[in-house]
Amino acid sequence: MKSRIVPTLEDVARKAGVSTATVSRCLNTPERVVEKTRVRVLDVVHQLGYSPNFGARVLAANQTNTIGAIIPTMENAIFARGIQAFQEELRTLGMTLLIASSSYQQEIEAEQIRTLIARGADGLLLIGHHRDKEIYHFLESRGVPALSAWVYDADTPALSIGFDNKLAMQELVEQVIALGHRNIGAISAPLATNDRAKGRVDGIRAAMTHNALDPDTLNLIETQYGVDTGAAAFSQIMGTPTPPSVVVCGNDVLAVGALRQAKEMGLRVPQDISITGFDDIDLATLVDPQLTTVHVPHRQMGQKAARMLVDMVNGKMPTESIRLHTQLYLRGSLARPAAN
Amino acid sequence: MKSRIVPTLEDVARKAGVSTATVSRCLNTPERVVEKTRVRVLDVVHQLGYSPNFGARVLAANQTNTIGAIIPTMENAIFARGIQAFQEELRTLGMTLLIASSSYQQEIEAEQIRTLIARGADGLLLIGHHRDKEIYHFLESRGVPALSAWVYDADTPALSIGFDNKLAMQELVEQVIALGHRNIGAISAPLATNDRAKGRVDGIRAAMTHNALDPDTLNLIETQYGVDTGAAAFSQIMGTPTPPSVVVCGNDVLAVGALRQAKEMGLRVPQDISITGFDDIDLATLVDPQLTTVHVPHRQMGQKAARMLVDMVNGKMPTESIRLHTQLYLRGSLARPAAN
DNA sequence: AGTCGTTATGCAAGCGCTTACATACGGTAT
DNA sequence: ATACCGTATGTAAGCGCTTGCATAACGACT
Repeated sequence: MKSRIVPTLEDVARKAGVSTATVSRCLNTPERVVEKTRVRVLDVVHQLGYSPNFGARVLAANQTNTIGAIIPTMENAIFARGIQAFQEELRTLGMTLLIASSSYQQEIEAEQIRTLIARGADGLLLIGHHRDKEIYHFLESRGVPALSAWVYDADTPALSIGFDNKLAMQELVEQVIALGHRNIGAISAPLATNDRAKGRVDGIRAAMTHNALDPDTLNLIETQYGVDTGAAAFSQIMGTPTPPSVVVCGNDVLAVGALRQAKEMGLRVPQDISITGFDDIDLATLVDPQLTTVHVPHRQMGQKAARMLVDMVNGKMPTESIRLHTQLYLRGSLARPAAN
Repeated sequence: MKSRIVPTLEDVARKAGVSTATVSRCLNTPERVVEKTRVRVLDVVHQLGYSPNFGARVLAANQTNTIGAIIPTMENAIFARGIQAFQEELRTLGMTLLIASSSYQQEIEAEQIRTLIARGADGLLLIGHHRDKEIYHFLESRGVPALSAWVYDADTPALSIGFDNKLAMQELVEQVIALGHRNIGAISAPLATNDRAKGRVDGIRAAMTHNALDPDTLNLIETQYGVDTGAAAFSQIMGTPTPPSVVVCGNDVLAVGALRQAKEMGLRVPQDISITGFDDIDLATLVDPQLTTVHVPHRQMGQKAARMLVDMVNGKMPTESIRLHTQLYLRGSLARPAAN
């Protein structure tokens, strides 16, 4: 069966009795073709079920209308939501999104970046700032603009859209300390390769310092993203000689794990132990007690990122990074520490 | 600044003192090039930071090593998890995944399918069976194999990997009825375009019929996917003259919404009202009481789908669909109805 | 030493599209 | 009528890569 005769531009041209150039124009710059011809051509396009060969188009025009995004994982509601918004907005802008995930591994990310570029991505959305200098050189040499999302750091020159992880967390912890907590525990994603996580932990320490607490006393555990890992970390923290009165978690998922574990250990939240999260995903209000957390405007971030990146692709380089604002949501999981 | 001099095959060839054909072979069929040459060429490839132009490659070789997947939304933990596994497996098989989402809309799905095909996807992963015949014709005419996931339906000829939504739900409801429930309410995603949702509701009715209950008495509400919509649907159901003793939900997210609403209305779960879910996402065990639900092996499904689809792309057409097994997880949200 | 068979490499023809440039075609203004 | 101009369409040269076929290089065998 050699039914695989995919129609080409030329087939359309022949059948419509015009040149391939005209067909191409009908598709790409219809206003440059007189109506009568255009209608006839588009009609044939339909009849034949023609759709242009992307590779050929890229090769000839050197432009793909494609944006690539590389996210650490899809199994994280936070990225999922932001990326969904990103994709919806891109769609309205006539661009297609290619997604790859790096499983939180730098080498894989680097490889995915190369892959997406090879595929002709016009622009790239990356998460966070932390990556090899070499990669940025590569991007530059290819002339592909990249935008970092989920972060805002005034000190980093690379363009980004996001929020200041450190300040946001600091704001939360200021509140925690104001309530009377002195012995603070924390659960974070691994810091080495994750500038968002690092920013948040820095925020905790900054708040401590600012309130005359020794930041070195922070009881910090690093662990992978996940409910179960959060639970395990929580029980580890509570097993130390002087367990904290509050456990500040790097994100809601870890916090929910901590919460579950607390219940399992017979601890009442927030009477015996306070727990806080970060991100304000749906889950934060579905658990009992609800999580005190930092609300992040994910959808807004995705949407704005799309517009910004498309501008960049079109040569309208924004002059500066966009800072979005987070908001502290105080809910049931945080209270004053029990009187000693 | 014309720093955008992207090296081409020819540049590499010239610098290495070989022909472009040899360079190409070094990259694609290294065993056909003698070691000495190969080393020299690959060295130059590195020096120049060469990476092949995807478009050109597609055009010439007519093969992309790319699989496309179109999912209804990324904001759904279920798809996210399965797709993450799908992508990880594809990666080990040397394929790249392109993801698009359809926002649960058929027309968008059709458009995305065309886009992915135009981009040269070698194969496609789709969710569910329900779509226009025309689309299948199109796929066939292009010779692009497609695999439907998240469903298994012996009666549909199209290849699929998944589970029998109807049977899985029926099994759950048999249990519900066995506990003594007679008046059943249900919350489902819109049925018209979602064969998985439809299968599940059919399962409810089948269990009713099987137990001599009139399936027409099922108190069913269709609503979009979401916690809030689930909550709203729940309160609507409970507002009817003879509210049910159990609300069977089409998925865990709807169930969690129902659960939240029940609490809000001062109903105790499961004493006053039982609630069940479907999918067994993390969330199911994080709420209180935990959800009775149907466990679906999402990661396994994603992984197997990847292998199956790659086989299909390589011409090794599997002869039949793969059926995965679900499992009933009985948890706190389901109990006997209150004695009347 | 000559012949033949292998294997490594080069040559060059496309793949399907876009687009600069050339040309044809009408319509105005003179 | 003639000259001129603007617009619609055609011509054809690539874009960077793969691959069938031709050729060269090299051993092994007689």
